[in-house]
Amino acid sequence: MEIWKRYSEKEVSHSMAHYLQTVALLKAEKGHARVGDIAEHLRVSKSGVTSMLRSLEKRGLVHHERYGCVELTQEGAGFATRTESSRIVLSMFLTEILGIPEDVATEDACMIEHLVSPEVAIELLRLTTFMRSRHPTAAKFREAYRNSPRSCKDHAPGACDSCGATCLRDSLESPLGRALPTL
Amino acid sequence: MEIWKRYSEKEVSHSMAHYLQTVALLKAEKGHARVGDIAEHLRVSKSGVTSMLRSLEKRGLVHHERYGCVELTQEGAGFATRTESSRIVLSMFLTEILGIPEDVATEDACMIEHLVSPEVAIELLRLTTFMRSRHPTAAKFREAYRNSPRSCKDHAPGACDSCGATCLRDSLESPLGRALPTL
DNA sequence: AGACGCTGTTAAGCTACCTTAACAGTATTG
DNA sequence: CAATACTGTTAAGGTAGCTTAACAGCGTCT
Repeated sequence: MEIWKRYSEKEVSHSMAHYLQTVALLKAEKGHARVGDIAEHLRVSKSGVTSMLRSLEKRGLVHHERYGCVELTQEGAGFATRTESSRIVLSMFLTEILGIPEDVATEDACMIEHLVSPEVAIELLRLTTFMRSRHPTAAKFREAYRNSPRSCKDHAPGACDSCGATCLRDSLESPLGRALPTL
Repeated sequence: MEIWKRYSEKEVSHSMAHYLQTVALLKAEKGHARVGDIAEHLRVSKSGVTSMLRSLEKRGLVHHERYGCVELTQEGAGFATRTESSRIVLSMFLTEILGIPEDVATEDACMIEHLVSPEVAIELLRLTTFMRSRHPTAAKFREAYRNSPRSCKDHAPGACDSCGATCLRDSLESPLGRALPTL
């Protein structure tokens, strides 16, 4: 299967990930998760919740009996936890290491939390932890990195370690973009 | 609007991003992009291409006349370029900085390329470029980072700079997960 | 010109995820 | 032990993005 098509084959979709996290949250906060609470928390209709719960039940991620409370299965709880941890790690990395404004970081983390592999999240956590640490090398690096150039001054091909024939930064910035060289 | 719902409000969806990139690629490679070529490249049916082109046309991202070739509008080309640049940056970062295996990195980059904000991609590029550079501080950092601990030895709350009551790494690794403390 | 073969479009149908409107089940309260 | 109020489900409908099957347009070759 083409890689790009695996998107729709993900174990859980963006919506599902948020339903699972909501159930976990409500369970932790009020001891139980009910359809109405989920609907209110996610700002969707109760009928939407009912039908999503059917899907999640079919996938074995929750238990839900008509008019009853919703329970996460072990697998469902695992997804909820991993997704939430991913988001925390991503947020931390984006704000504290990359210096992205909090609102952008929060939104980006929310968009991709369910899509990054656990190994990526784990390594991101390791990098973040090390970079924030009191380790002297880390401190020096932070200082040097803070002062590293924010713009590519020399657009000559080969001038930049990371760019090929086209300056990546330019193509990321330009609102209308230019053709990229074939990679 | 709740943040999580912005997912479906994104300017371009995952599919759209790949259609746009495909058109750009074909145009660059063969001088023109036709329905059949797009279908073959993306491994979807031609009728699927036709209907997606209708959507893209409606959004002003391509021009397409019945039985004709497909052209990107300036805006469409911009999306194609930015998405592709994002993927390149993400791939580079994941493989070279985080040391993620190439297949995982490629897949992850493909999943999130259209979801990361330009500012995130730009900062990621800056970090990657600096970390790979010959700058002596960067070299020292790479060395120290390589040797930084891969596992959390001490799970006591507060023992880790990054974790709260629960070890993030553990919850990312555990196949079934545990409840996370409320954030 | 006309028949064949390729390319592209339409039609119908499927899944996912949402909506509103109407209905059913549960719980509270007089 | 009802009437009421709340909670939850079903039904029907919409968009996105795919599928297959049937059909239409184009181009080439004799």
